[in-house]
Amino acid sequence: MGKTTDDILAKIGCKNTKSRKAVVEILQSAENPLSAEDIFFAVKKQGSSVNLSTVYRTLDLMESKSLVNKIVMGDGKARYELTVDGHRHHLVCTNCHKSVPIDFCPLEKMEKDIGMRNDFDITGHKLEIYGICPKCKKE
Amino acid sequence: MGKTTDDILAKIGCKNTKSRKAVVEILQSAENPLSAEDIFFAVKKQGSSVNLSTVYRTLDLMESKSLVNKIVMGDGKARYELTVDGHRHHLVCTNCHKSVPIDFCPLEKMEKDIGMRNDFDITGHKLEIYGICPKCKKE
DNA sequence: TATTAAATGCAAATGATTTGCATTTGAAAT
DNA sequence: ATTTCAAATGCAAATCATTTGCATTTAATA
Repeated sequence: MGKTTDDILAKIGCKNTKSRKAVVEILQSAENPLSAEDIFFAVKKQGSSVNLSTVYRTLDLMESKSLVNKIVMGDGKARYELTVDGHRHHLVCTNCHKSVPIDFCPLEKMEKDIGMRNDFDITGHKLEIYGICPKCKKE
Repeated sequence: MGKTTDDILAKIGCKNTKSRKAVVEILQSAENPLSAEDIFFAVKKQGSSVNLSTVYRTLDLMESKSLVNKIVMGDGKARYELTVDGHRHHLVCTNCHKSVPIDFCPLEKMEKDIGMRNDFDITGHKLEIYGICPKCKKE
């Protein structure tokens, strides 16, 4: 059984508002990381509405609590996804921008090692792999 | 013997201008990936000057020819470095923003595998590892 | 040296994200 | 249930990196 929207918001220690619920719901049903604007329109499509600023504020808050993962893409827009086990990586299609999650982290083992070798305290990493997805290959 | 500025520009197939030379020179002597603004000021410090737009145009051009590697960081500014062997990764200090290059690619072996498993044609990847550098640890 | 497409500088435009502030709202206390 | 008030929201304006249009300059070739 997955986490409910309320479970997720409860962790934040903040007001459980209509806007925030809407944002979380969209993120939960998303198959890909979404931009703030994606979320804004998805909420609208559901019949309700959130201000774009509120979407940003909610995402920032959630990121600061490690509830969402912010992915900064080359196109100048950030995408967000609910955090699963700390982090997750994606295979991103450079043609259609769809992305599929990779179910493991290729760095897990190396990270500690690389940190030690350079005397860094490692706090995290970002990884994205780019390519052409099956669908776009056909076209 | 390293490549000269002219060697690098020759590959582009474009005019060899004062501005472009200046940008390449700065990139060559840089120890870290630099932002467009960093480059702009570094050129100024040398006594010459380039317009910021020109810096961006030069970087875009070079990126399109795979002569520089554009790194999109979480702080909203892109950094650029001369390409070495296709790509290179960094350990980035989240406190002072200094970065040290990692002398190998942790993904080399896995990439092909991941691509096959997902039926993607892999074209590249971006990886950055974050942490606190030795110097900042002390403070 | 003359010619001309390519490159530059400048100022204005863009687009994602952030912010200030007046208003509204959720939740704790009554 | 009502009061209370910090927290959250909406809105419009501000920011900031990057891009673009256009008039002017320049490198490369004849």
